[in-house]
Amino acid sequence: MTAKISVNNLPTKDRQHCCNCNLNSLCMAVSLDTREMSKLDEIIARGKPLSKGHQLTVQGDPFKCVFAIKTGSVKTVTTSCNGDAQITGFYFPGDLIGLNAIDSGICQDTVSALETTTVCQIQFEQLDDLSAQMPKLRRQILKTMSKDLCNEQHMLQLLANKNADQRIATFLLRLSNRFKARGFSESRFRLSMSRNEIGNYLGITVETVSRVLTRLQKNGYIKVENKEIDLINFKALLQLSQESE
Amino acid sequence: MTAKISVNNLPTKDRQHCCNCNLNSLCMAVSLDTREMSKLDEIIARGKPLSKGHQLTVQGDPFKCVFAIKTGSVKTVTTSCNGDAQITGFYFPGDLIGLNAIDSGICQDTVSALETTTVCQIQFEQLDDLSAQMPKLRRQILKTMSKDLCNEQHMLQLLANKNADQRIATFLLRLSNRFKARGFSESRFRLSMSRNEIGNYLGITVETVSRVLTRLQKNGYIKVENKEIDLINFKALLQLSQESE
DNA sequence: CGAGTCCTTGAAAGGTCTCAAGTCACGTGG
DNA sequence: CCACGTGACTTGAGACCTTTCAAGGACTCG
Repeated sequence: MTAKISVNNLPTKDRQHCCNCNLNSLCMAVSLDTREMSKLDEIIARGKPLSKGHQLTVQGDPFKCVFAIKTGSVKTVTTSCNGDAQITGFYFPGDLIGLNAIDSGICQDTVSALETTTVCQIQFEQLDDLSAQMPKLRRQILKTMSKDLCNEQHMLQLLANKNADQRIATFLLRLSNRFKARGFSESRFRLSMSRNEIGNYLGITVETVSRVLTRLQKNGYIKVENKEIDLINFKALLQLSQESE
Repeated sequence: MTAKISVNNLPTKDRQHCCNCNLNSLCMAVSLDTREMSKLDEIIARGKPLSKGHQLTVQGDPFKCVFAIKTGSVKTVTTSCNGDAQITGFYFPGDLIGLNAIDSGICQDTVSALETTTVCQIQFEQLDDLSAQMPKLRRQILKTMSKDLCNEQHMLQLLANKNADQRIATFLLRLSNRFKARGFSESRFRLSMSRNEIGNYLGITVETVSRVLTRLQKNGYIKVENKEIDLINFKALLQLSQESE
């Protein structure tokens, strides 16, 4: 996990505030002015780093907080009554999670760290109160949820229509875009999730994930080295991901 | 399309207001007091009925309004750049649609009436302004979006894990629950969507939809008569829908 | 009442899954 | 620092489910 985020070079104390966080353009703080940002800052708690495999929330817990990922990555897992566990998302720095619990008041998924991860924690009630006074913050929360809805609709489209190759190509390109937006390399990155987790997320088996990665590598579209992925032929990947059935 | 909604018996004028609408317990107005409801009422426009096949919004249009379904039903269709059309949802009286456009400011899907449909139309900007003054309304909007997120996560689970029989069983039970919540029969209802639309929504082909319906009927779980569906053995359907792979 | 669409049913093809075995990477403890 | 063990990953072969292609029949709407 290459830590290119420049804020990591700041003294510890300064790092702890939104106004110094270089994720504030991705995060909820986007579009807030300095004073607003510091008001938001007051209701944010920063915890100790979460190590790999540890859980931020457990499905069924009462809903109190939303979380913004600062460094690292997490997965959200929903377990249905029959015991099937489904990964519903992977989240990276700047992403906000927990908003799907507002309706029921109960955490809808178990959030686990895929690697060492730090988060900002925000009491939802306080955030909601603050949003009454700050239209831009209110709008930002709505935008976040709206974007989440769109992302899930893209996943529906993927799961309903695409074959295994297209799913993997789409998955890799989407990761690439998200890393790019965070200032990381768009062509070379490390998968913090296992093949099993990728397969679960994409609705295919581990074996199929492995076979497809091998196939894409043989085609010269990508280079795979364990968890390290190089995207070599973006155009081909894009074409593959968009192909009609 | 049995119109059992008692409000239809009221004089036309009275029907046009949230306070008289018997959907207000399902819709955004839930939890608002009389004065709040009338303020909400002021920013709502009611249009002429939309006949089958006609479109409420077109994907790509600028986002201005959200809509609450009053009577009838609609589908939301997202067309990807390669031309594949994916149905992302079916909506019934009391449902609110359009919130997924907040982030981009562009309508994310084409909304088409599955039958004659009436809607309430709300300018989003006005709704947002009103929500600043009315915490309960603000919370209700968030709840709606949160519930939408959860619904889509259930769909992800369905598409990633379930076979055709389980998908259809789950689909029918979910419809049943939604009709029940609206005061309609939970065991007998009319599908306003075609087999093709069901298949598209569930990620299977028309032929498979048809075969599964026939199979469920042969098992005595349901009775199919064209668009009319009777759920006969709820227990078996529930068990089927929850089976692990 | 006729045209067109929707729905159903059958048979063959194809893609993914399952099961199985072997390889590889990584963390632990000696 | 190396050996070892465990879990993750890869690869193969056969089975199974859904799709595809095709055709007939039913329903709907002008």
